[in-house]
Amino acid sequence: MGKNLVIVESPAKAKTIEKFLGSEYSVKSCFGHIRDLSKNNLSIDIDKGFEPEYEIPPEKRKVITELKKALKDAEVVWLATDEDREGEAISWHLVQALNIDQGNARRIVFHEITKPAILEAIKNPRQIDNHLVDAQQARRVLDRLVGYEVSPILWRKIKPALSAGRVQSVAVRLIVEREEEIRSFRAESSFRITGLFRVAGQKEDVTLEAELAKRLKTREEATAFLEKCIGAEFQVSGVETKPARKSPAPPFTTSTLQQEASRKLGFSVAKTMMVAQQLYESGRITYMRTDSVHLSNLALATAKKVIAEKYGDNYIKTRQFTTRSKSAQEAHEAIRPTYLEQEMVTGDASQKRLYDLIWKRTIASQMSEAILEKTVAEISQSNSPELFIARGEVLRFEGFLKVYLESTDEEEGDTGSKMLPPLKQGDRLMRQLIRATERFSQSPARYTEASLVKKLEELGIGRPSTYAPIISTIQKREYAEKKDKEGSVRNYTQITLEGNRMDSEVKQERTGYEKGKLFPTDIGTVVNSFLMKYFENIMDYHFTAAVEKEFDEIAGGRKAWRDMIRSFYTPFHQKVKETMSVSGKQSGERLLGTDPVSGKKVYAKIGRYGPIVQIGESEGNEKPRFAGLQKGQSIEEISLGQALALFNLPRKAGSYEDAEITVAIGRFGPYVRHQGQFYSLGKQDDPYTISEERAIEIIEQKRKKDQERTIRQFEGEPPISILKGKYGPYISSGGKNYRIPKGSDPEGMTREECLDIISRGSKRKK
DNA sequence: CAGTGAGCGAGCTTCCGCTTGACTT
Repeated sequence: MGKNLVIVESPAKAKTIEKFLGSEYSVKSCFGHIRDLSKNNLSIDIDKGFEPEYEIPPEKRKVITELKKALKDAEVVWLATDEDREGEAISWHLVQALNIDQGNARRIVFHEITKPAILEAIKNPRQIDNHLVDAQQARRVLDRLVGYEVSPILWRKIKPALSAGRVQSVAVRLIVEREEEIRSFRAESSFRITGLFRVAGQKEDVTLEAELAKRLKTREEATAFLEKCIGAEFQVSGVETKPARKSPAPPFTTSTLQQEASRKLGFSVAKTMMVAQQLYESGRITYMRTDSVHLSNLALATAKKVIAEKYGDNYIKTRQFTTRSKSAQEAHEAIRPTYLEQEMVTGDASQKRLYDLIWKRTIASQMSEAILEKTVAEISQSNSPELFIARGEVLRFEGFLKVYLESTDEEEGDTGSKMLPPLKQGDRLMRQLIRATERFSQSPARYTEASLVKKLEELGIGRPSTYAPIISTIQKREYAEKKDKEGSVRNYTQITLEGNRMDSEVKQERTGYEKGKLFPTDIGTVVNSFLMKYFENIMDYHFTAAVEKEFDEIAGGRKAWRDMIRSFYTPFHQKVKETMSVSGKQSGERLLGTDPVSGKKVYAKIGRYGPIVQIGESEGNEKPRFAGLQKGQSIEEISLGQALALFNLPRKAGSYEDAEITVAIGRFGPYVRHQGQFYSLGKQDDPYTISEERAIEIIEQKRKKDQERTIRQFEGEPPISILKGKYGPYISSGGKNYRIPKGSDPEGMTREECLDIISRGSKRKK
């Protein structure tokens, strides 16, 4: 056992570093934060200057015990947590929680996990930066105050178990406002004029495609223009050729990795992070939660060598990128392969694909620019001053494009690179075909998980370690949902001039189809407008950036953290109290119309368990009738007819084995009920129309499936069954499940043995 | 884990940022 104890945050890092340091050093990891405010209450003593009350959460007790044990043998403790605000605080908490003697503690930092970097760090120890720790405490306390004071207002005024926070509420706001933009968007159409020409004096099949520089507003204008083309002469009035360059994108950060994996591989941000974690733990990539585009000198040198060997010296261009984002803390390197020589890795398909993406992006970032030649030709015509433009692009040297090209969020346009035929000024052109095509302006696009992360990063909201959890939180709280949108068919006009004939036809195109986009839910919309009304400052897109500035001042020792929190908290808490008493219940209620049967009013609104429709008034003696909205329906869009249809359930679908079959929609979707048992409907089944035959089929299918997973069954009180589950056989009785101890044979177990396990199982729970 | 939804009142929910296993039915 060494005399030196080094503590880092990640166990994978600990393993690597241990190899670099001699036997005098033992390296342990603390697995991130080891203390925090208690989850169960505010844990901030406001009267004592916002004193935070920290505790060691139960899941961290084991880590603390381990570290204390390691501490006994150590003479010097090297606190090697990450070099950022959170890392500094972790070191401070370690000193506090482990009772480390300040005299024996040394704080060290390094940005790359290489032997020289670590030895250098050990040569330059420092003390814990208390100002930086204070900045972290301010961050922590602010987030707790906002989250734990605003959320309860939502429970009271909207629905229990909702949440609000500095980060998540702004993420929801982005989604809600984007939806509003889309709703108020009115597509405008214009006519795009394209022409196909033959170049005089060249072979028959040499043609030139060009587009009119200007779009024409109306059909009439377009027709008039085409008419003018009939007798017109066309010629090349100018040709300009310019060299152009394209540069590679910087290596990956967490956010850009999530975006590219989403666009190129179709991964959700959670999937990307899971696969990246696997690659990191097996030592194949560097740390995956980073905001830095920095590459180590070793990585730069290796990339150079790999590129020289694979593609040749003229493909090399070594670059060090600098981070543009102001909020970046740059405690780590960019995400890159640990060993750039390795072009491929073993593993499952996802690991291979993500690694491939990371390898290509990293290598491309160190390759030379692509050199292009762009040609623009102007075509004039005798009957109109409007110019046609033809664009061509030739790749002279592919450079980094040999390996990798970054994708964009925009839909594919029709501006692919193409070559122009040889042209010179004065060349005469024969008109083959001129076409006016009606085009529509595009509404803004809904966010994908990854494009929302991109937006949040631009606003400086959230951190690499929280992007994926934020996306999951807003969906778990049912503020937003990821879904596809069916497109619709739209008519457009196309007018074609060929020879002297002009034809107009109405064509159809699909539009508005979207896959895997984030849509706001009714609850998300209501919560957002409530928060916008009462807590505009927190909902401000610049709120985080503004408080970050103050945290920086605290970190720089120019401001006291308790003062900063006080000046935020005083008006904020006042607003909390005021909102609690002033604001009414928010249900997002919308009047849909009158029920023709009862003559009562029909509303859609948010109920205790989610969106509902209601017939009749809440006030008064008579109880209103309620029905929950179905998946895909919203308060905003549901019609009176759709709302009334929801009251047709539960309905009788027939009978089976002398018992009635009823159909209804529950919390988990549509179901058939028979003799007290529930059977879920399939995707293709409609609860409003399902036949008796189909309902019976569903019941029998479920019975058969249950039969198949049953290993043994014991009659008697209580009935017990041994079932096959995802994690092996288990015992089920009285609606509870119990594990079977290792070594028992589930086939040969007796009822008594099962009862024994059940009684022991329930004892353990107490 | 399944038919709720008013209102009463018990007790509960909730934040952001750092890190991975232990655990599951």
